[in-house]
Amino acid sequence: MAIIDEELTHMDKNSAPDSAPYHHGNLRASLVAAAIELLARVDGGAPSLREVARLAGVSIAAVYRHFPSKEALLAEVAVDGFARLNTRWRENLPDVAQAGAEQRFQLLGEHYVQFALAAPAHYRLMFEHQDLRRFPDLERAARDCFLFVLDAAAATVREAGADARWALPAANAAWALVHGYVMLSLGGRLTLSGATLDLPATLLPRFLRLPPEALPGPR
Amino acid sequence: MAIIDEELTHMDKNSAPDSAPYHHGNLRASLVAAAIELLARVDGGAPSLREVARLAGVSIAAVYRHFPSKEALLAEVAVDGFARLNTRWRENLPDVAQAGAEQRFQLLGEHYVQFALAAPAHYRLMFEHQDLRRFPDLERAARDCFLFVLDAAAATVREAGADARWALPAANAAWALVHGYVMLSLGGRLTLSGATLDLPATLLPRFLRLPPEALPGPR
DNA sequence: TGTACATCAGTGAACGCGCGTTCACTGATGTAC
DNA sequence: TGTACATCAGTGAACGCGCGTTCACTGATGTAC
Repeated sequence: MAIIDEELTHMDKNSAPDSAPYHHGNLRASLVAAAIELLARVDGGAPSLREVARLAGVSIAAVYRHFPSKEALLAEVAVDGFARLNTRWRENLPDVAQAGAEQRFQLLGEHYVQFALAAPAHYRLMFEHQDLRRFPDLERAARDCFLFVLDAAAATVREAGADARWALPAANAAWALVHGYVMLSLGGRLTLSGATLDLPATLLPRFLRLPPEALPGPR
Repeated sequence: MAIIDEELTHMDKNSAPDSAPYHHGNLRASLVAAAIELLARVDGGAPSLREVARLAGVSIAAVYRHFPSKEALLAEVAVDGFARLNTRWRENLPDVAQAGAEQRFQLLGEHYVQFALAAPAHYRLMFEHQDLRRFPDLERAARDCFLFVLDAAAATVREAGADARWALPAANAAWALVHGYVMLSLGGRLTLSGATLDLPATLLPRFLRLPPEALPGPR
């Protein structure tokens, strides 16, 4: 979010006096913004470097002043996605004191699903890099989001009076549930029975047992 | 499963008398088998037609005698994946009478996860076709698997004495949970907290609330 | 204040590559008579 | 039983394409003196 807002501001600022200066000013952010814009257009897949450069109004080679490779550009785009998700949560979720931990956890899941369904290709890209270790920024952004989920899960587990060690597996299970729901939904796999079905927004509390009361503790 | 077994048998039969006859005999199945073999080799992504033809020992153009396009070949490969999963379930799951519906449902989930983790690229491919309507065989194979899950979910819901209308959303939630778990796991996203974690094999009953007892019926 | 110059951010053209697909063809097969 | 011929399943070469990346370059910027 931050990157794009900044960039749009910059673009406004620059486009007024002279439309196409030789030095762009903030091409790095513009390239990321262009890639996100292309991801938002139908058809899915990651855009080519050439398309990104074209939309940013710049030669292809200029990209290499700011990113060592296409992969690195796309990693930055993924980072931006996780940052937006994180911001969305921080700006919209109520305090535990206000809403209670369980309801807050549910709302977190709802925002997650809405975020993903609103930008399918961008969301997919966020999970496409196979080796996170090669992109520390991406790993950090993804971990920050996961830690946010973990916090919320821990509060819910605490609220329910269960063993705190449940928090980690519960957070993973919750993430798996919403991620799986999103991926199946985007792939058109949730109508296979013939019935139209959109799982209720209350996906998490209805179907996720948190914590599993019947068991003494995590194995 | 069926396709490949047949094919291997055929290959044995043929390789004995003359090693490379002009007419292959069952090239269609061999191409599918070759694609699956390539998917099993590291590195992920869908193989190129050229690689598939090379491994099958045939010219590239020969592929077009059996499939109208690369996409159609890969759709057949996906069909084969669903067929194998279905077979695996039918051959390994106990009766409801023996194991009880809930435990059977759990075992179904375990087999699903093991299937996916044993053949990651093949599994991914099974979910990659965006428009199932263009590949009726694929849609049918996927639906058959889903209906198998739905059956098992329905039995579990029945066993618990809950409203039968819970079966469909419960089946979808269960599928979302295991699919999400598999996809995150394959993408290396389940160790983001720093802790190594493999969700227990008892993923479904521990975390999936089936049916959600607190609620009167599906919304 | 003006100028020389190092540094930075762009350009335009070209590179080699592997891809899916198509073409005109040839060799093998099986069937009618 | 032998032969003509339609049909089918392969081959080998070529097509055009878009791709990521690299090259030698030029224009703009800012700083030391």
